[in-house]
Amino acid sequence: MLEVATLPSPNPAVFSLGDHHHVDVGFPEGEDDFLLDYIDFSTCDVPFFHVDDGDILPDLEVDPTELLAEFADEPATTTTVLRPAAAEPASTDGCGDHHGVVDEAKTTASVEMESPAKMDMELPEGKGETKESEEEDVKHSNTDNKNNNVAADEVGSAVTTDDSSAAVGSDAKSSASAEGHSKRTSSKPASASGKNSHGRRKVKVDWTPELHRRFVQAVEQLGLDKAVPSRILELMGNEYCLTRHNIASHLQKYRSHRKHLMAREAEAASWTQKRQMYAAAGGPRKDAPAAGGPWVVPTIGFPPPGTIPHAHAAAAMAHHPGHPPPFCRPLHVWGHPTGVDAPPPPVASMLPVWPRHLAPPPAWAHQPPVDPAYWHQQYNAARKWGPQAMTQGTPCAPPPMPPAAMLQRFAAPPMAGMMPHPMYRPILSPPAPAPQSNKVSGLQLQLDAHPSKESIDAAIGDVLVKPWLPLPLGLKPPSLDSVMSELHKQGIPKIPPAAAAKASGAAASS
DNA sequence: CTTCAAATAT
DNA sequence: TATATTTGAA
Repeated sequence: MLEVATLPSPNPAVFSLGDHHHVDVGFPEGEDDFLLDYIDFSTCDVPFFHVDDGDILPDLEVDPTELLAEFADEPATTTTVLRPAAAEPASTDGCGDHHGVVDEAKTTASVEMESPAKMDMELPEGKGETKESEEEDVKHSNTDNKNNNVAADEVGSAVTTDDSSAAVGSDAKSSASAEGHSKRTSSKPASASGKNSHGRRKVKVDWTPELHRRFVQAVEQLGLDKAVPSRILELMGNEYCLTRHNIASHLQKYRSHRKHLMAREAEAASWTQKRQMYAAAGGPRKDAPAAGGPWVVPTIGFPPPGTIPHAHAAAAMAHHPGHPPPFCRPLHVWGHPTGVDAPPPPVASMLPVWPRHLAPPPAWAHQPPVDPAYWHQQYNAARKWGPQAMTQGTPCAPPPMPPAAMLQRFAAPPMAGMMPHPMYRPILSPPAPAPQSNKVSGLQLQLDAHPSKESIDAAIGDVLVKPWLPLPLGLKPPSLDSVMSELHKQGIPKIPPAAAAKASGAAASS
């Protein structure tokens, strides 16, 4: 019910009534297609997206939901929102243009306003040019999908006085948390905390998927190592009125998420590999899973084999026969919408598609790994901070299906030569007996693309430091012996028992 | 200017 | 509660 609002079926009534309150009529499921057809999105202008960079496909790229949201949330009185402001990119600014509009459109939270003083601030009338350093309030007319969810309460919640009680409440909080930290202890009084010189906290930047995509694009372009806020900002251009701080903040989170992601993936990959070796080494014997089939490595946070990406897409397709899944991206850039009524993560656009406009695709694009883990990785990466997240151009197109051979999932017995994603492909150093040291145990992580320090650290750290992590279900990993014998078959000398014992002991105790 | 982490908002 | 974003300091 609730998700209907965020999903494809905007009620036409929204338009006719000019009602900015979300209308959840709960159309019968079958109506979605009709509604989609009913509305001609192509006539909508793309707000605040510049077509200047030919690499963007405005017509396909913008989620209709957002456009609809613009309409839906827009008070009837405001008519300027959809002004093709984006059509005026040259003005290096235009940021201010959106101000009032956004404030109105932003119904849920992102905007605290209503204070007359604030409104004054938000409209830098005289400011022809906005310097980045001015840290001007940032707004995007992105009324994100989430806003559609807000029903009756949106009016009330939209109004948040500047001197919210939050400041007061944070008093105790901060004092408590500040204890032990030297940083904040001497900082401003709670009453003033969180407010700029003018006494108001800056409006949050809404990192919409599109915005995030641009961000990621810039980061990729620069390379993970060289991606610093200022450079990113340069690449992204001034169109979004972001400040360096905004970028820095987002970058911080980006790195953080990425780190976690890499660790997780590495973890999964390592277990995939172990499973493969396990299976190759003769498979289960006594402690084998009762249900026939190979031992499926339980990976934390991953959907069960066969249920990932395409399952969702397939379901969506089944639901809308003949039509692609109506909405093909998450409500939030991170793929984890916080709204309770958020629809299940859409999939199509999240699948790895190298943007057409990005000239030579990365090397890995040409040699896709064969291992299903690759798709796991791609999927999860794309869902969050992955490089290819939010590729444009195929918002609602069916996901590109990998070659049939690649679709074999974990259920399929691993092929002898099957290796995980090259990013994590283990390199078994030939001469050195495998687990010699408890540090690396002969297993290296080969990284491709833009291996960041964090990535490597995270990957290595998680794989090697927490080998016990993914061991739910009471399943045992392959015994060292079986692994070793398998390695031996592959031409890698067995390690002396002493070394093996040492290694295993070290692994167990570390 | 960048990065980190607390504070704050949602 | 968890997550996202801002803010301020190092």
